[in-house]
Amino acid sequence: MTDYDKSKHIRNGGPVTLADIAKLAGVSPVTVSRAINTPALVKPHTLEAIEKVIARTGYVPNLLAGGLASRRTRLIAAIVPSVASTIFAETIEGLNAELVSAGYQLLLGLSGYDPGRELELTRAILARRPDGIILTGITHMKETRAMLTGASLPIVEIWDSTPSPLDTAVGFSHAAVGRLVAEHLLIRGYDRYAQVGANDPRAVQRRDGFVNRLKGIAEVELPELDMNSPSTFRDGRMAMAQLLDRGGGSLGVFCSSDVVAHGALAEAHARGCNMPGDLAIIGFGDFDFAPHTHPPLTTVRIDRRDIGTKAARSILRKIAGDASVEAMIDIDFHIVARGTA
Amino acid sequence: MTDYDKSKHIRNGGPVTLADIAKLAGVSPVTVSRAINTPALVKPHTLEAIEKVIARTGYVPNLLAGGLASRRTRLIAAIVPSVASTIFAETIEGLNAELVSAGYQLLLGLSGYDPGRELELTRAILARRPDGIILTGITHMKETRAMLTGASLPIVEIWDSTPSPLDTAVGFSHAAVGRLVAEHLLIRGYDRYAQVGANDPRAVQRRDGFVNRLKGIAEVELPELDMNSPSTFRDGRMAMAQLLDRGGGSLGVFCSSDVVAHGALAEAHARGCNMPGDLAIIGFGDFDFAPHTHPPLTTVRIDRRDIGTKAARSILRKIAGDASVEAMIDIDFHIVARGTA
DNA sequence: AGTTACAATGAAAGCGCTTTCATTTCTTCG
DNA sequence: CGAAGAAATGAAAGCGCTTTCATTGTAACT
Repeated sequence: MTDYDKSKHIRNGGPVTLADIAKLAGVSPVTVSRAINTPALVKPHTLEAIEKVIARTGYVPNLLAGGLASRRTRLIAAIVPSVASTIFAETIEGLNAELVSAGYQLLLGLSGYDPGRELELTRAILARRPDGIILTGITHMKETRAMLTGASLPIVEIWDSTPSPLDTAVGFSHAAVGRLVAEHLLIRGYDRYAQVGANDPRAVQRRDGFVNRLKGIAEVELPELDMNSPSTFRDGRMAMAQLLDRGGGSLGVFCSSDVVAHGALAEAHARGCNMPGDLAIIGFGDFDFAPHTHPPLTTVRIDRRDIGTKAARSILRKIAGDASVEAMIDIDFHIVARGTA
Repeated sequence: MTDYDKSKHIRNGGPVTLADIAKLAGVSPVTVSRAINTPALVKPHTLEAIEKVIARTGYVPNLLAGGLASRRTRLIAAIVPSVASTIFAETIEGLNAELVSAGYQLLLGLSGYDPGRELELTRAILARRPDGIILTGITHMKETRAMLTGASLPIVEIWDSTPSPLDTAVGFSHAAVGRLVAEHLLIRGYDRYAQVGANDPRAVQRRDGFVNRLKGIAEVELPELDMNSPSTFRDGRMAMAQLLDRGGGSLGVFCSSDVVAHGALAEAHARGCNMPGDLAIIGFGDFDFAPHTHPPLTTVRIDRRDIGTKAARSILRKIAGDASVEAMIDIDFHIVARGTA
């Protein structure tokens, strides 16, 4: 029978405790603690002896105990909607890389675009006493906000822009993205305009920015899609079919992501549309395949990894007590004009 | 100045401790503990009073303290190579969903396909005393294995198959995948065969299975790609260009992932290749775009999410003390024949 | 040699919970 | 109505560390 005995002598991380190491090395526990955390404070000779014992016994410190005593867990939590949609994956990678190199660990929560789940996650996460927390977006339930501010830890909100973040925000204005795309399409001028994509808060903001910029100039068509965020290749393809079936004049389409745009592109390509003359498609995200589609996809480029990196740096600075971290850290975006618009 | 005071009265999760709740509710700390963890053991009247105080104070239990005392952290760690390559993202989502619904939390580590990093991560993770750990793949440094077995906790290795897992494995044989693909291509029969893709351990196994099955029948061409795992759309496109430039007869290509295959497909399509007559492409993963490419991509389907779900279930059973968990849990795969092979 | 300063170590308390084990309070039934 | 058993609660110890604060050892200077 498999044995995961948690009793006196066989425990997680080995049976060894800091006290054991101390005894074996002939020093007091404090000295071992110092040897591990602030080796500069212990005499080289003693240090060496302790390290030898640690290596020999395979001792792995218990960070639960350490965190409890020191009130520092070296844990940073991040809540993102999903990890399966490429959009956040790179942010997480950036975040993680930066945190790991600073000796922190990432505790990931997946909210599935659900504010209720975000609240539950926040509670569960706070119970682990992270040194900081990163949230996606700026809209949270009031209970979440209350819990967060009550916890008085560094908070970074990512992937959106706001004049009044909970603490600090790293992101950009999605409405501005929508406006920019509208203007890009307006330069050439199309008979019809459409937007297709997800209905998460940020995609909606991009859509609204797009629609508003076009207000008084053109009605924006919004094909019905029975879907939740994030949208897929398939959604894009279906939506484009719908739009093209309606017929009538040249068409400029803004897709909520490159994946959706790619699907739209596939449909357009299959029908032999003339791009970008009669049909323009603009995506969002500049995914790795964007330059290689046929024709290459015009899209909005935003450095997703950089969001993670900057968020990590901000939170680390806050933890270090640096009060000079800006409330809003802006991330650049711009249109990469390729073959589809 | 922002104030993340960790002093006596303003701490993470609020200043409140279990002892405070006890005092306010007029009971002893144990009773509060029971009210939270085993409410059935406390009288409804008392329970209600305690819950009221908890709600009023916004008390968030300290799981560090709880974990230290109970030796159960309700934390499951998972180490995956990356989260940016779609391949593992869905496994993580499956894992997470299952764990969350059982009251556990996922601690994610990203190894970047680097065994050394995996070792470091393992150490860091074990220091948090998770109740179980999930690793990607079956090849680990011997130090990692030693540390893991020494920690005596449930272990699940995912995404590969082996007769001798560290504890339990959930996955499939990549060599078998390679063989299956070879056989699929052999039925139609091509003049040339090639494999293009990543060089991570599992992609290599798939390649080897493919090559071995073709041994004595055909030499398998392996275009040079200056890249690391995971490969991209771009890699696929370049590799296909290389292969096509060499000219000479019909060609059957096995790509290490659908993303690579998609790139290869784009190049083939651009050149107006006749598929699957003169050119066959088989991907791996059955990503969401696969049915929608042009022509639709033939690929190997494997339920990535299911790997996560099954891994979670296995580890939860192990934690619950169930010794009957199989050592090897096989995951199905099969070829989805669409338009490219 | 005698102070002073600093470097190196240690003793004790405590972080916020859970775990026994003991005690009290309630039921139930002869 | 009182004994016996069950239900509800509590007291005390301890999980494995870090944090003061105190002590000792070692240089450095006059």
